[in-house]
Amino acid sequence: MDTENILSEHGLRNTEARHGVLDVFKKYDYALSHSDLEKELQKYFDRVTIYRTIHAFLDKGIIHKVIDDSESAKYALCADECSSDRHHDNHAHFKCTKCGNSECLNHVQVPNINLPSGYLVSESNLLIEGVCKSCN
Amino acid sequence: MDTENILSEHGLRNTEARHGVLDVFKKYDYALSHSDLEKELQKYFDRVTIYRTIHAFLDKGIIHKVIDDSESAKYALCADECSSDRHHDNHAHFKCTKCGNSECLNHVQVPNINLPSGYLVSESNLLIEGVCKSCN
DNA sequence: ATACTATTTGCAATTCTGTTGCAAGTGTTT
DNA sequence: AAACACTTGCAACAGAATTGCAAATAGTAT
Ligand SMILES: [Mn+2]
Ligand SMILES: [Mn+2]
Ligand SMILES: [Zn+2]
Ligand SMILES: [Zn+2]
Repeated sequence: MDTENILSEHGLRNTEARHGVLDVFKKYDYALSHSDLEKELQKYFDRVTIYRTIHAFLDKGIIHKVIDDSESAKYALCADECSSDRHHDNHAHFKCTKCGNSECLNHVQVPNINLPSGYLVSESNLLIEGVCKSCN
Repeated sequence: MDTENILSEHGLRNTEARHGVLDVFKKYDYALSHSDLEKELQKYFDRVTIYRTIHAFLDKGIIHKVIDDSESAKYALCADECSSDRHHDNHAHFKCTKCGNSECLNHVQVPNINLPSGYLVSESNLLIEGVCKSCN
């Protein structure tokens, strides 16, 4: 879908900053941190704007957080149709120990786990580490 | 095992700071962040020392990082014998959305996942969120 | 028991990450 | 074109983590 429609369909105004951030996400096939975005966009937008754009995109279901054992959070585009109400990114993530990139494994479902009684599960997150296709 | 032996067996000198940090880990059954440790120990040790102790313990296999979608990293004692060379904490982690605590599910193995060819898996991390035994 | 040396610690300074308040600017609707 | 709410940039701030260096100390050799 084209960038402007993605924004308006998620209830966001079509501003230059949001357009710019969204295009950077589209350009890469791995998850990006705030500082990744900043490197590409600092000439055009303030770092605070990038933070606020990330928050807006997260809230509206345009991106999702990719968990990672590293310090700073990373984000990737939602493949399915997500919204404020309903995020359904129930896939595993892969982090390459060589290149450091994290990617969505959109076709690898997170398995259901049986927990000891007394626990109530609401969500699961699976992070697999190793060497990615490109680095192998 | 007693605190001093844990330290020396992992090639670390038996200092007050390390003894203190290790005892705090033993005292709680959930994962601790730097700031959790600082709250208990700031009267006795500098915060930088606590950071450096965490790094040393991680490196030597006394603690492992507990993945968490939240801001700051958390750590927990390794149950099995881990070392610099070999960390094997292949269990799931549970984060309670009520109390906020993260615990090791030492008896819940992370299942083996089949990845598309080309990927080399070295480690898996499973984070389950929901309501814990105590809060339920 | 003492002396020696490499390691560890505390402190101050610095960097990096993320948030907030507010005035100016912009997108959308009418 | 005008109105208004939303968005942005800037400056200030807060928190998390790292670094350099001098002083202190653990473990070992004497
Ligand atoms: Mn994903
Ligand atoms: Mn654990
Ligand atoms: Zn790679
Ligand atoms: Zn709980």
